[in-house]
Amino acid sequence: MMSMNSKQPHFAMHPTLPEHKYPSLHSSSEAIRRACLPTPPLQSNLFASLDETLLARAEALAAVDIAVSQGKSHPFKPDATYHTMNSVPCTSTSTYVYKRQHIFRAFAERFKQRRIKLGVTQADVGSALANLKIPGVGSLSQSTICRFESLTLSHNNMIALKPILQAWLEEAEGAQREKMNKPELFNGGEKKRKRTSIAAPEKRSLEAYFAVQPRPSSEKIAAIAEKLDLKKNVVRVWFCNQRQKQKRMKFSATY
DNA sequence: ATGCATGAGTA
DNA sequence: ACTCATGCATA
Repeated sequence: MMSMNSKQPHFAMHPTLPEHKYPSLHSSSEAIRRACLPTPPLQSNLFASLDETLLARAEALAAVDIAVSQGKSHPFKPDATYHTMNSVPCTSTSTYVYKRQHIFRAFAERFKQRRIKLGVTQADVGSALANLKIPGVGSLSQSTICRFESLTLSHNNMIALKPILQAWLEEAEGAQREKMNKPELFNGGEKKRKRTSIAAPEKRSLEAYFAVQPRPSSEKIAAIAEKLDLKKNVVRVWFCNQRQKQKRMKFSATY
C-alpha cells in the first residue's frame, strides 16, 4: 500500500526545507501559492532579465548553499544553463550563489520601495502578517523585516519569508487600490528584558579569541569569562552569535 | 540598524 | 551543547 502518499498536491519548491521549521513553504494557502507563482516584472532594468523560473531553480538548490556555508563539499555541478547577469555561463558554485544573491536583492529592494509607497513601517508589516491568516504564519518583529530588506538573514530564512512578504504586499496594494477598509493590513500591535552591554576592550579581546578559536570548549569559555570578568553565559552566547554573523557575512561580504 | 538573548530542534 | 530563526532593547 501507500507506495505513494496521496497527500496534498504540493507546489512546494523547497523539498529540502523541513516543514516544522518552514511551515509557510508547505502551506496550501492560496496567498502563498500565488506568491510562489510568477512575479510582476522588476522595476530595475538591471534585473529585468531575471525571471521567476530562475528564482525557483535557485531556491530549489538551497541545500547547496547550506552545504557551502558550512564549508562542506556539495553535489552541485556547474551548469551552463545558469547565467550570470552578464550572460556568462555559470561555471562555479560561487558564480551561482552570486546570481541568487542578486535575485533576492532585487526582490528586497522592490519590496522596500513598495512598502514605503504604502506608507507602512517595518513594524507594521511584521504585525500585519498575522492578519493574512496563512496557516503557520504569525506575526514577525520589526527586526526581522528590517533584516529581510537588508538581506542580513540566512539564505533559508530569505527563501521562507519571501513568499509571505510578497503575499502581504499584494494584499495590501490590492486593498489600497480598491480603497478597501482593511486597517488590519496596515497596523501594528503591541509589544519587554534588560540588555547586557559588553565594553569595547572586552569585545576586542573576544574577537581576538574568536579569530584563533571560534568554537572554544566549555572550559575555555569559563577561562575567558573569568579573565574578562563577564558571565560565562554571556561569553557563550557571544560566540554563538558571532558564528551566526560570520556565516551570513561569508555570503553578503563576498559580492 | 544591530547587539545580546531565548527557545525549539538536533546530534 | 550546538544551530537557527527570531525578538526585545537600545544606539
